Amino acid sequence: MTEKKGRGDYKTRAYFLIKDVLLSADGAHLRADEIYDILREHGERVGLTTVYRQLTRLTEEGFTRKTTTENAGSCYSLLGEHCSEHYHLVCTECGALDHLSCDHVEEFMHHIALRHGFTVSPLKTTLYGLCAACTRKKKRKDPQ
Amino acid sequence: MTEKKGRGDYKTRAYFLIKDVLLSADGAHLRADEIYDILREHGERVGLTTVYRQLTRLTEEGFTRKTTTENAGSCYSLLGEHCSEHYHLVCTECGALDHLSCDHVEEFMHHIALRHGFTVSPLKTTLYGLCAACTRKKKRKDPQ
DNA sequence: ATGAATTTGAAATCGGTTTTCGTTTTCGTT
DNA sequence: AACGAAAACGAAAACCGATTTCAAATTCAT
Repeated sequence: MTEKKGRGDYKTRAYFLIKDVLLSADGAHLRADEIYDILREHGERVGLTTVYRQLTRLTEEGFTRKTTTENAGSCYSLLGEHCSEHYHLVCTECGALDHLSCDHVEEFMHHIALRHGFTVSPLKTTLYGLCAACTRKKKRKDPQ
Repeated sequence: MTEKKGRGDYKTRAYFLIKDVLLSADGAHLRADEIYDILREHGERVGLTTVYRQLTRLTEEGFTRKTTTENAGSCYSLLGEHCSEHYHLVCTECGALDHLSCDHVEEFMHHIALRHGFTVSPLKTTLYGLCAACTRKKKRKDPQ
């Protein structure tokens, strides 16, 4: 008598392929359709539906992190060793996603914990605003 | 010769109606369709399209704040006096919502702008984590 | 190798939001 | 008060990311 099989127990080809894409992405944030494109470029025929399903699974497993952007769709990124230490920056203009690892930021969050009693979770927090490029664009257009 | 009219300059009936709904909502977060429903219940026939347009306008004006949720759609809520200067803190444990008014905030944003090129918008950013009470609770349970 | 359970993927569908475009409203000017 | 240009309206269609459907293919314990 072996354990009963549950949903999400078959290690399928698509599962490994998508995991590999994320592993070789060097921590980058990828949308489902981007992963889909990368696979196609490599000659792998995996449906977009499957990419979505496997990403959901990988996120449930804690392997990836899902980040919801304002305009564009959701992004998925590898959940590495140090992910609990950095924040995500999302540009509300172009959807660009960046990491923010910075002692100064750490210090600020520490201050919030110490003086305001609130423990900010980098894993769940995304800072929204304008990326460097879009900030420049806006300044050129509207130089106060 | 008067000033040239721009887009968003006509004070329309819908504009005031939607503003009123938000003003009487006591700071609550409402989706566009919820506002649409409330208006209909009051016998006001305003199209959903218009609700979306006015909410966009009100957000641009800084009257409301748009919050993108993970599953459901976007929410809009009234923006108080000093909202452009402070962040919202939301406890992932108990859902408590708090304001973060702190001198360090400005310095923090300035640093990110200067050193990381990213212009953080407090209006669009919510910091997630544990509120003071829940932090205490957790520490009591799991004192490393 | 067999077969039951799971996964796949193309197409259909969904839900929130935006666009389109002819009509209506607003508001400065007569 | 009426005119007319500019802006807003709103119903329908389009859009777009994501999910559901379901028959066919794959996985994996036996």
